[in-house]
Amino acid sequence: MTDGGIETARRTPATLHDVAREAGVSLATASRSLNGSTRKVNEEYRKRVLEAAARLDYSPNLSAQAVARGTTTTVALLVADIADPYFSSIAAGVVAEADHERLIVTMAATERDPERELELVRTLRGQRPRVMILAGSRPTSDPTEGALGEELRAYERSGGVVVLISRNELELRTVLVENRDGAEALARELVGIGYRRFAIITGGEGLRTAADRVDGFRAGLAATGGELRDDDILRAAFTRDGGYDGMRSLIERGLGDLELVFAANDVMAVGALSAIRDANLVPGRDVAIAGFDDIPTVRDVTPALTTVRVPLEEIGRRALRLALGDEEAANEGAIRTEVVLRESTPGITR
Amino acid sequence: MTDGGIETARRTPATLHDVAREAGVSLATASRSLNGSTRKVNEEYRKRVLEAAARLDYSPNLSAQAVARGTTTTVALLVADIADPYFSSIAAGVVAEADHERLIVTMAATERDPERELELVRTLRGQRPRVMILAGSRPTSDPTEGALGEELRAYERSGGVVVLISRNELELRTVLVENRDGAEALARELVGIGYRRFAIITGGEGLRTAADRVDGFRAGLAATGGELRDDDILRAAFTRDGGYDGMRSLIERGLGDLELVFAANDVMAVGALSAIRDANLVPGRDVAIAGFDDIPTVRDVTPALTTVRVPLEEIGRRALRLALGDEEAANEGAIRTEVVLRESTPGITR
DNA sequence: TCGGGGTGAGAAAGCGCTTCCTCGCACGCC
DNA sequence: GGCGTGCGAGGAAGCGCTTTCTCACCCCGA
Repeated sequence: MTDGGIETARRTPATLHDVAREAGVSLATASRSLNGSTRKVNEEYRKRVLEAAARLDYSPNLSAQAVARGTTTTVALLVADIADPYFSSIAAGVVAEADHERLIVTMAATERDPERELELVRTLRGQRPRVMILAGSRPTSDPTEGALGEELRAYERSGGVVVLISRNELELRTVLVENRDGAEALARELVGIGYRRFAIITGGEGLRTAADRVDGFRAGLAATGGELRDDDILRAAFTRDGGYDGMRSLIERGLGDLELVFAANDVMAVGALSAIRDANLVPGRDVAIAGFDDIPTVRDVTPALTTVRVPLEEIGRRALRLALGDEEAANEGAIRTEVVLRESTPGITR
Repeated sequence: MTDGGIETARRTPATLHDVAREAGVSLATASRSLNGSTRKVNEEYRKRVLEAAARLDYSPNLSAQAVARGTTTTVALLVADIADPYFSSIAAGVVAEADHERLIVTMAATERDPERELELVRTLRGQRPRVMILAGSRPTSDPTEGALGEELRAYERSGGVVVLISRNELELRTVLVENRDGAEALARELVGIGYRRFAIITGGEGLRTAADRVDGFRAGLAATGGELRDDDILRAAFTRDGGYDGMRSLIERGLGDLELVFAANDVMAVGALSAIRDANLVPGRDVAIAGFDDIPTVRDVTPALTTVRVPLEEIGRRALRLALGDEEAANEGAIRTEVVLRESTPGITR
């Protein structure tokens, strides 16, 4: 009745039941043949089942499996903005590793809104994902602070594992990135090639990643005699336009003897570059600029951008491995970063 | 026994059963209270259930719902490369619209490999997604051609809906993009501002999108007297490095009187720009360059890139709306594109 | 010859939900 | 006052799977 006899006309996908009937075996045997059960099943039967499955174009219903097994093969990924190269690179890493582990990844965007993030975590929990990865640091002054932590802990209590990327405000597994050290090294190198007067454009209030980078940069300057006045730290949106705006206000109030602007990430740096050009100044000559992340495009802008390389895909991969309990991943320490000097900071000979 | 009496110690998430018991109502009533059933339920009961759910931190098991309802709230998205801005922008659109419809999106990357794509479609089918969106055109000369079509049709027969983005080789719902017209318009404008001698760098053999753009561009030239020799159409990988390599071989064999290079997408164009610079030539002056897509970065490169804008996020959104049977989306016709002239094609006065 | 043990197929219970169906109840009409 | 009707709560079946548990069967040793 259900399958009207003619296969090609069936309206609903073949079930395991169909396969079992087609193969002339029991449901149990069919199930055991198609997944890697520990139980042995007669070779002859197994073959019959496999053939029947192929004939019926059977594809196991993952939801049903999840219900029966009490566990899924899903990993949930939460990022601030999918179109941002920083996040899309991380996502690519997560997806690659997930694929390797035959896991499925579901993705959502918080749009940098803590409330939204909390709500998404709630919804995503309904999927009972094995792993939940949260990328993108959030304001330390966060209205939902406690709630998110509570939610995540509840999720872990029920058997899930959460991994945070570069945000250690909660006591959870975390992929740490050498943001601070990278920025400090950058500052040292920049002073080393002659720069003295700096300004910083950074993201909104209290973003962990941004704050670490700024701290590191200051520390590097402090150690080497670079100069950074307090009012030379500008806050703007953590986006290309934020960088543009930040740089513009810097220009509008007069560059003075300012020599180099450090933007807390590359997309901002790229925006800043355009702001400089739009003011008919020459980036690298009139004012140098440096970023952070080494997203793919920065080697193609002019001048090519000095930055701190962070292996974004690697972060994504590491996050998943960490979640899956990979020993190595757990012991490798923070993700290493590396200063990359390019033409946007040609250096100053004094 | 299962819940040991103390809520905070429970190891497994609360079930609907727990909620019902806690609220002192039947399973059926609990279910009806928590989802938008058509049936009425006593206000007093509903309130009790909602409270119980909150108290137990209940979150419905989506897999179980899917099994019971026979339908999921999932949309599957297949792209070639997540880190590529073209795809990540489209993905962002899909995710935004999905979120709006309270759907969950799962994402996978084909890495431009038809075999992989086929396999992914097979796996993803197990999820019984409501919608499957495939982005990224594929070789027309494709070993798995028939198989993929077969698989997708089978999926549709079982109630799913698939939407292709800019690849009309299969008889399936498609988001069409004015690739051809856009490229033609671009060619006309470029001839209009004085260019005569052109070359094209395009993606690998038979990519639909690439082919359409090339065709359109040729048509535009043909109509206006622009000149394009057959051996001035170069094939390379559809990536930044492909663009770089393509441009380099163009340079190595001698630019001659070549005036403008059209790259079939922006990432290639950006690569080409760098190749030009690396050869100590000045893009825009020594040779002009134009791309296609208007990805975010191209306004920040120097010279800013002339391109054809295609609203990438809109494509993603449209794809999902189309899948969901949105009348409007179905009748709107191809996605409009728009020529954007920038400094990389300053024009030639003759 | 008979019993014990090992093997593996199949019946059936169960996973967390939805939804059909039954049935008690209150109400209104003649 | 009796009965039909509508309403809505709850029992129970069922979704597509997995995994116990039962049990038939075969081989072997005493």
